Amino acid sequence: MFSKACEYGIKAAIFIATKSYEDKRVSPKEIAEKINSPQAFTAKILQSLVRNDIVSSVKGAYGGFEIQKDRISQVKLAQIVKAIDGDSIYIGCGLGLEKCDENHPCPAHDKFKIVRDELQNMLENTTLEELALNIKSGSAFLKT
Amino acid sequence: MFSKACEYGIKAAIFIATKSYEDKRVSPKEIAEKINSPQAFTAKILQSLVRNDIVSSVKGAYGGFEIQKDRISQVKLAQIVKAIDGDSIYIGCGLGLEKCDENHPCPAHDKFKIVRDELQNMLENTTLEELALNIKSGSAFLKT
DNA sequence: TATAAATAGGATAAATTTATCCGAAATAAA
DNA sequence: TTTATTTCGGATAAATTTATCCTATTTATA
Repeated sequence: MFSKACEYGIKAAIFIATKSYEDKRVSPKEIAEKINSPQAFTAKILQSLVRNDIVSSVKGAYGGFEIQKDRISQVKLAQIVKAIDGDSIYIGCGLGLEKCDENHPCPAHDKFKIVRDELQNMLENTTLEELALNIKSGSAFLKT
Repeated sequence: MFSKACEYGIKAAIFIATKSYEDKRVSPKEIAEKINSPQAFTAKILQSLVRNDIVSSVKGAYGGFEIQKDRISQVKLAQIVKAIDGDSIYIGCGLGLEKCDENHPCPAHDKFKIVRDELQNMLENTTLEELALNIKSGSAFLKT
């Protein structure tokens, strides 16, 4: 459904959020360990989250990644997905037609539309806060 | 959402179905032209559709690909997707956890479940017949 | 039986995604 | 101001997906 990069990005953002509630910054090393991802690759993905203002970074000693506490509830899953994979997953055609809309639909357009709309709706209405709280409460996990 | 191979496979199956209604067999060349896909790659995908009993092939002169008319309404989109991409798209975890279920969920498990179930339901209840009829009636298209 | 027309399938190449490595730049603290 | 620590960013490698090429095999018809 999403690329590996996007999966890592979402999990990284969730982990950073949980730590930010405790006013702690985290390193790519710690993030990669906690979400079970390759460290250097994760660091690259973190950079695109920073460029897209989803997380913020502090360079130098005692630096690391963090999210302002009051922003955690504002960040939507859709923003993270869009920053890493783009929005073709819920905008583009399910059969890959370059142009696919009501006037020139692919044969499965209406069928896909229901699913895509459901996905888009979910991504736009799910906040980092909800997901991070699932981790903090111990009712969900970032790795197996 | 699906791989290129899967998109080509779905479109190829739909095109073969429309021709099979007219008792005509089609070649990879004609298929690739009509669905706007690379011919040799499409031929490979057709082979996996054949191996999975989704379409049938007749070798030699006057051969080609076809689907028995009475099977067109029996083939579900889910079968094609499973044959080419596997079923991880609606079975696997949205965040890539190896093990993700009610007892050990990822933080977005419930959110994803709704979308995945909707997708699975759509794929299992959409037949090749419906899709092919959209093409035959001229109300949908296989390329731009 | 010979021939032409098709699919089948292996080998390989190109493109994209995933992943690693290393040095530059920034920053807090001694 | 020096040092240790940390993110940033470019270069490169590995793996996977997408795509091409060529030959073998099959089969209907002349």
